[in-house]
Amino acid sequence: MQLVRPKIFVIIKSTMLKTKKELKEKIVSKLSSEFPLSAEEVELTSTPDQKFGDLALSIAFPLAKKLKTNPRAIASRAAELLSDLEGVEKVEVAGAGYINLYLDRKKFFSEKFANLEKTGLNPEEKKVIVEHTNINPNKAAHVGHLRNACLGDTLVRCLRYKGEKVEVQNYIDDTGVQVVDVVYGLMELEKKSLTDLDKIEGKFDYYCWDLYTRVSRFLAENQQAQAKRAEILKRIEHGLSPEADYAYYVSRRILRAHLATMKRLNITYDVLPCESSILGLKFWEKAFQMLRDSQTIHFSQEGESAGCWVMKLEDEPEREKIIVRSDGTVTYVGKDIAYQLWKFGLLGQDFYYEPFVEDNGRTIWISSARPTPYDVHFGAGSKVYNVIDVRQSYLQKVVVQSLKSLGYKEQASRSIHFSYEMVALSPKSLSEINVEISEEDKDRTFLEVSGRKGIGVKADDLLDRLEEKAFEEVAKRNPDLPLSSKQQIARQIACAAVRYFMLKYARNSLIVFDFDEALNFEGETGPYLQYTAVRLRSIFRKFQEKTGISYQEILRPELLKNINLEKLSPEEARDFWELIVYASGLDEEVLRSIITLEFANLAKFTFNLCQKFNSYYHNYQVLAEKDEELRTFRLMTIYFVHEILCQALDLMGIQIPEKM
RNA sequence: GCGCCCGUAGCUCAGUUGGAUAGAGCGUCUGACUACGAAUCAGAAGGCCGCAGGUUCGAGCCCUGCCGGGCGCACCA
Repeated sequence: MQLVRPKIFVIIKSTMLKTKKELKEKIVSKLSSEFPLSAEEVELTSTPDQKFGDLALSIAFPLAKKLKTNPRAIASRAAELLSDLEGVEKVEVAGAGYINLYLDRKKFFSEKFANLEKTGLNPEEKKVIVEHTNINPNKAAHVGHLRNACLGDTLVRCLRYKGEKVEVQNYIDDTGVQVVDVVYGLMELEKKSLTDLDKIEGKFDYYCWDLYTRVSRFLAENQQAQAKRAEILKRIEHGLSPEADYAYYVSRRILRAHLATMKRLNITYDVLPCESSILGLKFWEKAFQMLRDSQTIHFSQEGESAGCWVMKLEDEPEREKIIVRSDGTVTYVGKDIAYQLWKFGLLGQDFYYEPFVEDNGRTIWISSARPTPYDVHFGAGSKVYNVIDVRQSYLQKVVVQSLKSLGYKEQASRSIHFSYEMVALSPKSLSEINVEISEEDKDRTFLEVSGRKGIGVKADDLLDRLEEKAFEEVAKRNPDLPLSSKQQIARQIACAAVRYFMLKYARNSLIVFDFDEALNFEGETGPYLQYTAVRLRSIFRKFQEKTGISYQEILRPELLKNINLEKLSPEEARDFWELIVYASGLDEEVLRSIITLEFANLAKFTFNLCQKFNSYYHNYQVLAEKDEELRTFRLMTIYFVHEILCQALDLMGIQIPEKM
């Protein structure tokens, strides 16, 4: 049975944010006559415990400092003034001077249920661009890339939830040195023709993973080979055959593999801008003129950088960043500046585009340097997020500074480097993937992922292992399910496990990857969240099976007018209320996650919600409840949680299996 | 050398602009399934929040110094 959501509930959003906003306005108007305070100073926080009420006001402390009296006295007077706040049942002074508010529960709950208005979140931008994934198309994706893509995709989902128009870009460096190395390997080491490449069966990204490490080692050991490699690079950059054809073949075939890997995680893109297009359409030449004319960069006459075009750095006046080399070629940062200008629509030109893959009726477009018949346009965002790991902070700073220096102050401030720490590997996980550790690395507690050295857990390998394990667990519990269902569920579980794992750590926290932790399905994991939702849903399924009544009929908003909270035992009233108040915090949590770019907040919120629900689930029977009024009330309570949980999981790209 | 980041329970990590009793998960130990699904729940043990000063009504959080670890600072990307 498919769980169909009644229409009226689809638009429910948790609106604690809205409640707080409204309360805050009233509080300011009631207090400002007697106390010197501004709206910014008034903040409603949650209390450490339900027994202290629902919301706390700590304005007495700053006021006491300002007025040189004691906070408790101020709090008492303020509480008097607030005694008749609408929607608030009780106001109390506690501790050293906290003002605690107790919400009118019935009003709050019925409002949240019946409120058809929009969420407290509103879009602020014309168009937001999020760039993430950006894997060099010369080898398979690994766990480090997964962190990037999971963070980026969650940001995208949260921004869209907020109402923003979002464009997802995945930049493809199809002419860079990494692709060159693989081309070098295919042409020089393996002497393969272009038609030979088609004969390479199986996972081409895995094939190139091994080849890339072989080439890297070969080039390190054979310095004389560098000249040939440099020549290949130049020919690829200028689009000359046959090298450019090899690069095209390799990058496109591996790109398709990457997209397939990301699809396993419900991650997709709108457009794939390629470096080859940036070169072909001479974006850099345009950017160069702008940088030169605005004197953002200048030609260096002396010193180590003589003959180069360099940029002065704001906070390090003694150091200069080279943008154009003395041989006239542009550095990586230079191309990145051009790309960033295009993202903001400041370059005055666009790429051409053509469809690359069709995915469920959605097209992923790829850039082209040559005219195409398609009238589509990308870029020109008002805000840009670049999801790139923390090691590139310095370069991202250079990019932002160049915008500033060009006079685009507004864009510079809306150019956000979404940085996060890298994923490293524990010695234990290294031995699991059969990587031998060099002598110098022996004593380290973790090892950085390195495509060049071939040190890394491949994304597809991890997903395969997760699916395998999930399949076993599903088969154990649901032996009668058809094979295809079991496989489908296993895929959903594997995806949830990876996505939650990548989200649960703060972005500043280095993840030392460990298979045991990543493969865990219990405790604070994605599958735990799914399991909670599955249990929740099965109550509704069973309800319909048992009674023959659609639960939509039971969950009519009108009923809320007549609910009688007095009927609940003190324990149940407490547990019910805790669940509702907590669930109502989703909007606020999403907003906070977007502002701080800390999606571990959202992950933790969802996990805590599940814990609270599971505890409730354990304590209160729904279907077996004889009292019909009480049963309906509990159904409404868990339905509310269900809605919030579905939204939260969707924001993290986690699907809910029918069974698991 | 300069810059950025991190030291919180045995392990992995949370800790809202400084605020009420420092919290989770894993692991360990003890309980709970003839079931609204035990991938769960309830409980126990486990902390000079790296060290030393300072700021104040109040510091895991802010400032200074020190110790220990990581990452940047390319005419690589």
